[in-house]
Amino acid sequence: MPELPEVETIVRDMNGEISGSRIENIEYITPSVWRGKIPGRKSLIAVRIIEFQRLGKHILMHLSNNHTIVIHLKMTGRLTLQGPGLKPARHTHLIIEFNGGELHFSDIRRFGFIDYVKTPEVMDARYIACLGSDALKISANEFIALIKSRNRPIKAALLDQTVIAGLGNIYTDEALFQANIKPSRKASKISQTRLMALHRCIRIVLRRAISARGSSVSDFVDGSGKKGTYQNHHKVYGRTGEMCFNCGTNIKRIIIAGRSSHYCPRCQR
DNA sequence: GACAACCTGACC
DNA sequence: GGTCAGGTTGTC
Repeated sequence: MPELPEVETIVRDMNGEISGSRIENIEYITPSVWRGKIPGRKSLIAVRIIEFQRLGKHILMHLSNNHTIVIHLKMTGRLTLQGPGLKPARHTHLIIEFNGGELHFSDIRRFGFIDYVKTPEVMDARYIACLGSDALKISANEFIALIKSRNRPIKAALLDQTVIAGLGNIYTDEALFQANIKPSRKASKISQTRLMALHRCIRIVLRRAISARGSSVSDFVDGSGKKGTYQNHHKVYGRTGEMCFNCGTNIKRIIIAGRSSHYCPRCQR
């Protein structure tokens, strides 16, 4: 489900709604969603949430006890706020209760994970330490240098979180369409000018998607359970066989790096 | 690189 | 029955 814009939407929602709240209770429904040691109930009761932060596609929930809860939603994870005492949805694995509300973590496929780490050690966690620069923060020069050195399809390089963090299958396809670059094109063989354009297109697509509160293709919902609207603006993702909005050619679907890749064979080279 | 693995559900 | 799905990791 979530790539950078969806995770950013959730983090902003949570910061607006529950930063500063005190934890009143925890319900550990599915212990296996915890990657490491499960925090004892006593260590979390009465602890305050300082703020939420996004790192790549990870959600960091910084707490007043010098610890941080890290959440990765993978494909079908959801983080939502609910009224108190309502029956949790199917596949809900963790509930954190506050005065007046509950934070629910659910995940149909259970690929997602939750981790509890000391705040000063967050950056040392293996899954965080390996992340490349954030897709919205990376400079054009750094972007070009990184991409130029990869001898693989541009799409594979963009999906690699150790190169750039935050892009996933939807937004790589959309950004490559905006930049007129074929996803299978070797990264090292793309000109500096076109990489500059791609860097700009990535920023534009991500910003627009954040403004639209993310893409809801099947599972994504924001912090209050509502769908985003950027799926209505997809130009190629999920449009196999439909007409390109620019030239009318049928959108093609190929597999790159094991992922469905959608592109216009006429507009993208 | 390609592929299987981790899971459940939707759709043909 | 088979295929596919916003992600990542580990294996040949």
